[in-house]
Amino acid sequence: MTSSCIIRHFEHYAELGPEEKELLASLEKAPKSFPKGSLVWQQGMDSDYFFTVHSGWACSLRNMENGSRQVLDFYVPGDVIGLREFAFRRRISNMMTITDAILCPFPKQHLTDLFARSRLLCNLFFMMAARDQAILIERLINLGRRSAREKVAHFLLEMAHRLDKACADIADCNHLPLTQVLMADALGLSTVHVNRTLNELKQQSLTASASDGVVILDREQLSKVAGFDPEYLQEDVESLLHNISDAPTLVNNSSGG
Amino acid sequence: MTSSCIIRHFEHYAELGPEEKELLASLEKAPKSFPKGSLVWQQGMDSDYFFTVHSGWACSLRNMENGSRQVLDFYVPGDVIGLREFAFRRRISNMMTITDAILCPFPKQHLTDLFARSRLLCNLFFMMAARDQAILIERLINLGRRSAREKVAHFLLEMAHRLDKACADIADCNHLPLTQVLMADALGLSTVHVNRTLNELKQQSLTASASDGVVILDREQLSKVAGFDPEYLQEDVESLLHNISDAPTLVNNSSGG
DNA sequence: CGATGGATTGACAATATTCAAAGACAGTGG
DNA sequence: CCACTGTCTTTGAATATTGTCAATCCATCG
Repeated sequence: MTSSCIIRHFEHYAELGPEEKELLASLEKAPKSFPKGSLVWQQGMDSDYFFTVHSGWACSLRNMENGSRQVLDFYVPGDVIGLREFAFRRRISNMMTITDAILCPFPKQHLTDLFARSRLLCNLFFMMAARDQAILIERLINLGRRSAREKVAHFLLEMAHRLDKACADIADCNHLPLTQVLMADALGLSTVHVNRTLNELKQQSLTASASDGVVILDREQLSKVAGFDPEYLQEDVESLLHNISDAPTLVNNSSGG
Repeated sequence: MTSSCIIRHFEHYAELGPEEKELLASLEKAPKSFPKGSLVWQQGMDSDYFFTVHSGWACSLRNMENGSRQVLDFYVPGDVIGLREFAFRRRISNMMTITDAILCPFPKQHLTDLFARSRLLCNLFFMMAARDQAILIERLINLGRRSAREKVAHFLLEMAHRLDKACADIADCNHLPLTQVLMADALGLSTVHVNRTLNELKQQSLTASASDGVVILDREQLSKVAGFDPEYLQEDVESLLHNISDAPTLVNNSSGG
């Protein structure tokens, strides 16, 4: 089918040598198709695969004993999902598609191998893990110290920015396929309150609703409402690459010198 | 002074070869002493160093425009702090000591070098980054979908468990040097409400207060209150090591085979 | 001893939740 | 083309939870 989506993703950050491409390609099994609402994995299962998101959206979530749930993060095309489970034998959260999606699995145990073979890829993976953390802490701030209005606004903007970077070419980045229920569970609010908050924003023409989700109309104004600063989404690939080429060469990989 | 605290930390996870010890030791500058309340680093500064916590507690936090703040995580002896900043040129949050503390700095740019030289250390660092994420998502769930009572209880238990693993030998792990203000800022609550919640717990003899913090009296009962499950704190080092020894040897590092 | 940082309290207000019911909309099958 | 179904959205009223303000208390420290 489509050629390796993992390669496409990493090329987004740095130029890859032929060996690196080969390495990445070898990790990737056939892309797998998941209809909307599929459980990609479930808490407690063996964490044996990572995935890249080729198309569609997914989210990780945790079901609580009392029936409520917390959505931890959403994933858009280009994202790598599951790195968080590297430290654990079993999955620590559920992963669900929220639109029809195509995901590209690759086995977790090969990551260790890859780390040894390509310094560049190793560093890029580490960078992605760090970025994931940055996103999580911003979500933490969102949950802890912002009003419902700010929460909704900030969240929408984050997702739009992530779309910008990942797939400005193939999608309308102001159009987010999110139900109010999902947003509520992500923001720690009730559905009813998300609805009311969203309606406020609509009345000010900052957002609108589409048949299958939310639409951002006015990013600038919305940024003011949210106090949004996209800095935490901008990785510093440049100095990473610089560090890599500075370090003594011990491994026989390419990636110029 | 003290011999390398980084080595001590990593030996907690796996047996290190002499080369790995050397590598780690070379990273570490002289341990540095910080009085209680020091700003170790500030948002926006160059993120050029990581630290291990040798003694004392620290926390990362973000100051909000409206004067409030969000504490992101606390760090206890043995923790590595700053991995999150790997992807970024500038620090994305503040780091502050909350007791007198000794931290061991090591330069960020050497991490890349280290990744190339020791497969074991590379994987362990990656594992720690994944664990950090696990802690963050648990804090997320805490903020999003638990009552004040559950928040406080869950948080106290997490910190106690982390102390258990890190320094059961040198400290009373039920004794946490946390003010109510800090807890409030970590849990997204007001100080007043933390106080009331804590008083409830005290009246049920689940916790008590000491001159310099909180004391956990009854972990079992508190776990019930919180719905606490420590699984997310247990890394699976064993299968990680297994994966490492399975992977083909390309790098000239030790760590048996 | 006064100064400081933290803990505690009460009264009141704001914010968000719950419950329950109805409306909108797309997809399905007759 | 229409009724039927399921999912998502919208609304109102009552309630619960948590926040704010302001004052007091308490211990520690120089």
